[in-house]
Amino acid sequence: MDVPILHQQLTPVQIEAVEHFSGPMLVLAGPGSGKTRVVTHRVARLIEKGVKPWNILAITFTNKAAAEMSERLKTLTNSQNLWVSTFHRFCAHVLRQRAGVVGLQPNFTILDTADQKQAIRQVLSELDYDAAHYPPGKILAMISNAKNDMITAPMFVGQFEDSVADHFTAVVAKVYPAYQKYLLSSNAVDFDDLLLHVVHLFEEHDEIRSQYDDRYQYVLVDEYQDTNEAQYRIVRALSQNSRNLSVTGDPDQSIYGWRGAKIDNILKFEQDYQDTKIIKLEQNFRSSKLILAAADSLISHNRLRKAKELTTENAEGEPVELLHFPDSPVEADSIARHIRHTVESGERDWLDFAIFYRVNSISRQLELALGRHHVPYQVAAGVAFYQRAEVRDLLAYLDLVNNPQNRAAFVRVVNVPLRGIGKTSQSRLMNYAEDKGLTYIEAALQADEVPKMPKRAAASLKAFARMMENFSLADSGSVAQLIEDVVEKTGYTRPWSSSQNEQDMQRLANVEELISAARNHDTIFDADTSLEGFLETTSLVSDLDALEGDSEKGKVTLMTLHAAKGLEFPVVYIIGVEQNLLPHERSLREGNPREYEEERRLLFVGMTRAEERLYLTASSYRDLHGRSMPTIPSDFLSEIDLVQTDGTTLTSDFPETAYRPTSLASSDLSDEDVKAIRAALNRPDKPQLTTAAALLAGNNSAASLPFNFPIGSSVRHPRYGLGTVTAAGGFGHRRTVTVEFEEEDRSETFIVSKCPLQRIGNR
DNA sequence: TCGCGACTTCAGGTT
DNA sequence: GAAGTCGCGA
Repeated sequence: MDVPILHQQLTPVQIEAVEHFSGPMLVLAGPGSGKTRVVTHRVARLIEKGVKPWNILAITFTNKAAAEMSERLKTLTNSQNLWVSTFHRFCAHVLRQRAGVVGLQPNFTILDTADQKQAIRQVLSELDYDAAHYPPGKILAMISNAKNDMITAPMFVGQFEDSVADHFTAVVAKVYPAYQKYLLSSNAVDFDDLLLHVVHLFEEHDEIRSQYDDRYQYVLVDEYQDTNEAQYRIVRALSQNSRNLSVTGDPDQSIYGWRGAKIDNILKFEQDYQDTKIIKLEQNFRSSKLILAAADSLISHNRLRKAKELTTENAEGEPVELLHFPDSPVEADSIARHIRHTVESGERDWLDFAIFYRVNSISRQLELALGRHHVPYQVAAGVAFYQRAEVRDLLAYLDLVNNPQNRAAFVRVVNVPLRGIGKTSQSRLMNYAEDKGLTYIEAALQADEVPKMPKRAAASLKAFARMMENFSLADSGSVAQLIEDVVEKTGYTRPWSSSQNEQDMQRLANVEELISAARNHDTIFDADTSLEGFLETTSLVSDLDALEGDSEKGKVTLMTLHAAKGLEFPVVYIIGVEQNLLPHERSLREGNPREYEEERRLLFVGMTRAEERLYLTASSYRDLHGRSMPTIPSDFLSEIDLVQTDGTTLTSDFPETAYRPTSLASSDLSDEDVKAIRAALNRPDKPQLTTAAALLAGNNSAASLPFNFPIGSSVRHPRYGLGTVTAAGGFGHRRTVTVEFEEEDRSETFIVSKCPLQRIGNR
């Protein structure tokens, strides 16, 4: 056969990996080494060589990575039958087919973190433990860790019940089995159970394992360095009959040890699978020489590591810079201004920029600053769209329709909107239901029989249960319609439907957004399973998946360092490179070298996302836990070759209209400038919340806010609501408007370029 | 039963 | 800064 066309853009080593046909293969791929390309091309080659698409299983960690690979494969192979999935999705799929074997029904519910906490609370109170004394989150973390290591409830009990373990662990030993019982009786699983159940399915029923093993002749796993024990065993179970397993990964990018990932899985791959072919991809196609060198000098300080050569033929580029700021508000403001001016100069587009940070909580100041400077941005994570109360409430209604056994969902919605069914009535009903072995809905239908149930509450419960019984996908016709029916019959949005209050309007918009997401889903999937499918999608989706790729000038992207893995941007800022933050204090506490080195890998991952420019920042004071705290620069900074700069020079003294190129070593920011920035920072204005919903709708572009507000025009302010412009003053970036708000006779003056005012209509 | 305000406690990353 | 708990009054 001739050299296939698709080899033309590949290096010899890459081709070697692509051409590998059968048997185990380990691809050790450094950052930016074209790993995804190798994987997709290999799949395309397999198909070319006659492998059926449905005999191939490609597994990634995030939905985003799965979608991306799926997309690339479609263009490469024209095959629709190729399944690229995340571990969790794959397991959900298998589990729906074999639910009965582990005691579930196929319509089981996948609980998210909030549901899980609720379930733990319920269990705690049944066991007469005070939730205040045993934080549900901590209990869950311990249970989750156990599950990641494949320690089941009985095993956990066996290990700890009678031992002299600490008190808390002993309590968990009581809660864990009760929690599992609760899940089973609710026909529900948590994230970890998805994996756990499948491992048991495969390990205890070899005929089932064998069936899936035969079905998936070729298994490919991405980011293998992040697999945990359960995932490891699933992969193993699928690679017994046919050993065509190929995994890709990079030990230097293992950053999920806290979630139970075992870096050993990739390190011992060659021992696990005899005759493994090993391919090393060390040439970087992404970053400039100086950026790669800086990242390399950092990671070479890890001792628990196999040395690796990172090379690139890219240009040398600019040095990595460390920007030092007096405090975090100035840091945020300077970055926002720098980005804005770089874009206005025509040098770059918004989408060229990404800002990474160690913890979500420090994104707030950045968001405020970007909003003030009308920089369009999107945030991965933050307060997830699907975590919002109104969205969760409605999804709980749908879930209850799909799975009437779901107790968490029942509890969530039984008194929302208020129906006069209080805590006491609820717990009477629950006791009754459990005594009689009924679902809560069934029990509610006979609320009259429940001991001590007040007449009024009983009537409400019966009405509620009858209403729930009348909801069905078949009657409504589509998921979107079903949501609309629920909203209407329950009167869910009534309290805020005609409100002018900003928060209420936001809620309403979120409900609309959910409906349109459902409509979207309706058009893609067949009607019969679509409710289940929709619910599965909503529970396995994250805000990361809502991120937009290239679209015109796009948006600046904000995310945690963890979320950044697998992505790349021309310009990257990594903020807060300070001791106790990066490395995080938890990794320093007990001098745990494994955790400490994971922090270093995390910074390494972040740095290697950058193509052309990389800025690291540190501030002398940082707002943390609600107050401004002095900081110490990160020890990691001493391990990197970089240029140090007073970060405030980034943006010092821009003229009002024209753009002045940023010379990093130019004049310093004067005290007055710092004061002016601070004054602006203390303004009571607040940019609009950016929700995943808004991102999806593509309408959060703060930059598109109108700049001129003629006297008499109607405007809206996120905090003060609707108002009318009564006066204007100043010019250029200092232009001000005075607005009279409808509420409370309030009148405020704003600097137009720094406030979140929105023009309404044409008047 | 519900809503409010005062209070405490907690704050790592993701499927 | 946010979220959950508690006690009070309507």
